[in-house]
Amino acid sequence: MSIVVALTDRGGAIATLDSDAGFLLARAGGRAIRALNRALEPFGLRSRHYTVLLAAAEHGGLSQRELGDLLGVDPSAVVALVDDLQRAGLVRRDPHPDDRRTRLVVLTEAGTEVFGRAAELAAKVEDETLGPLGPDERAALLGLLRRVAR
Amino acid sequence: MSIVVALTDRGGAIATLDSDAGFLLARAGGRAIRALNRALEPFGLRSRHYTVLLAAAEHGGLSQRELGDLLGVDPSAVVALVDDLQRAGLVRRDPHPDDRRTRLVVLTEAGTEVFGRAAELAAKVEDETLGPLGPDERAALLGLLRRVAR
DNA sequence: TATTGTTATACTCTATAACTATA
DNA sequence: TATAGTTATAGAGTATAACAATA
Repeated sequence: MSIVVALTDRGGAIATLDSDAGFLLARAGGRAIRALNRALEPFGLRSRHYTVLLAAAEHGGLSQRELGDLLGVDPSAVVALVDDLQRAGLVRRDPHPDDRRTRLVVLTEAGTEVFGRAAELAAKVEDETLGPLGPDERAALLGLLRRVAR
Repeated sequence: MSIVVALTDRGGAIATLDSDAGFLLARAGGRAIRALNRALEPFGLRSRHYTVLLAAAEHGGLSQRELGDLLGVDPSAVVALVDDLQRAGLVRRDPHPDDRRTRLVVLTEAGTEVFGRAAELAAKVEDETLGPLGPDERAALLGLLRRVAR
């Protein structure tokens, strides 16, 4: 007890890399993103394109504003990502029925097909990322991350 | 059961943002880094400088190569980070006793003092990042992250 | 020959401000 | 006035290659 008090009095000297949640989160996240980028290279896509496809597939048509909020990406970045995907023929920008300012990002048939194959690759990458963890531990990690990543 | 089979046959359509570990890790990590960057702004430091100070404080003198390996940062980036910290008077580059190629990064007295205060801020930021989690859950998350972030 | 540190460089990502067209 | 999308731009982060000094 007195040892701990002495250490904390020295001004946080018990801090270590291995107990720094922010560092561990950023490092693990970075590895996952890089691994997914490598896996998606044959498709000419990067992780962030994949998350756009994923969000659009999950919700079946989102405004760019909604995409940005959902993904935590700046609106100006959403424009660039959707530009890429549209140029590749994977999404369309459909007019919103009630608001002429907003454009709904919808998967094309080709986009749905590519997303399906990319999702399989992503599942493989995730399986490797979470390699050391058993099924229950993976579920526990996902549950905790969901509450932290809000 | 038949529903799940039909969905997986559609090519991974059950994938969702909320069950994508890589996405959640990257998003949570990004938030933690940004929050720490904001907190460190008064010191003229960024998260990555803080991790260098942390590693040096924890090990009491590391080569730049060791720092890069430990932090998952490219050697050329380590140079720039140590340059910044040295310019600010927070670290020294001491000669290695046995190898004239390597330079040991060591905290100065000012560096130790600043690191102590930065660590307190970092602890506050981490506390907010992990806000929704109880003590046991925080420990569980750290344990899981340690095994994934290797 | 291999390794440590360094420089230069390019590319990705993030963030901000300013603009347009609509609401 | 406020919002959705867009453009331009700057800064931070990441990655690669090439080099000097040393092992």
